[in-house]
Amino acid sequence: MDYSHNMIRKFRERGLKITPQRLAIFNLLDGNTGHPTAEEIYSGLKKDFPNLSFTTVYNILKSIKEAGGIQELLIERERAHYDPDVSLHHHIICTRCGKLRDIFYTNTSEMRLPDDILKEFSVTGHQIHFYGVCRACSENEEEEEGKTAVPREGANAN
Amino acid sequence: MDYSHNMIRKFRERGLKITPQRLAIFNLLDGNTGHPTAEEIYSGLKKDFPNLSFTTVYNILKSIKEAGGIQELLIERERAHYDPDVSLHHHIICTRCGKLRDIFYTNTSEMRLPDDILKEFSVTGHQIHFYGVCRACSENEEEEEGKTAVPREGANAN
DNA sequence: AACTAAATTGCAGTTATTACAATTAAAGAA
DNA sequence: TTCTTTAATTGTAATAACTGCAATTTAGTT
Repeated sequence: MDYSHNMIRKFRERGLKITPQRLAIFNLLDGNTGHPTAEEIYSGLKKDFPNLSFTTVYNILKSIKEAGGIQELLIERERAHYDPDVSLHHHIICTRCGKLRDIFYTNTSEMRLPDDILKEFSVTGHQIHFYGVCRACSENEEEEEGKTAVPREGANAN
Repeated sequence: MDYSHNMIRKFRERGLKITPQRLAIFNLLDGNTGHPTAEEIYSGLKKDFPNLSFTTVYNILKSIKEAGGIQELLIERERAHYDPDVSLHHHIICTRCGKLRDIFYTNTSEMRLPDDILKEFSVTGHQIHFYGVCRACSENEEEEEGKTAVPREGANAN
């Protein structure tokens, strides 16, 4: 609720109109810790907006991002994930199944960058991404290995 | 040179064959701090291998990655960049022009993750990406603004 | 030189995202 | 409330990075 009100205010400040589609996306994002993709947001609204266009979803996400209302997480090649929590935290993804979790990490040392970088860039943000394999996937893998013949050496993918 | 020899050894260990295309990619990557994309690697080899296929480039990059010879940098939506330096360092990218630089950052505190994460995931790696605007791009932008009429309020994109 | 598994090629397919022109609708003014 | 303006939404086509697969070639061994 707070999130939506905030976004409405921010959109108004920027001279952007409040449309039903925008409201619906604000509400969908409000408190959402599921790191939805554009596709998931599109599907989530499709019931209420049968004519909803993907272009609209992408446009709205772009506007929200520009207003500082979401982080676009570039953590896997295939697609972007969106996180309405723009406070300092990190993420971990399972490289097998794509499971994505927040990491609330307090011990953040100051991230003072080298002077030559600071001279060349004005820094606007950063992201810290961890990669790993989740419990479920590593257990599945063991099963698979148990069932199949001994794999050829050097033939293991990923 | 060292890099190529290392990769040859690693490929042999894994039972992978040493082909001219693979050698050429090893050599192209050796000491390369330009964070090339698959396309750039493809173009770089095209002269010497007129029949080179994109599939081959992707396949080889995948093998090198599995052998621990490159980092795949997922720092921008459009494409992956490849970095043969797999030692601990970070990256910064200009969100306007895509200029990509290494950050050799010593002050890395230990990155001790919360226990619930460690219980759920076996962590294999992490990446730290900074975003910003480079000098050249912010100077260009000033020029642009100077040339154009006063922008309508709230109408500024990006 | 012959053999065999693996690598490369060529090309078609997939999928996330973007571009653009036409239509619709929000929000301020009358 | 209606009118008007300007932005937002829609639909569809295009882009671009990457993947899948069958056919051909080749590295590395015998």
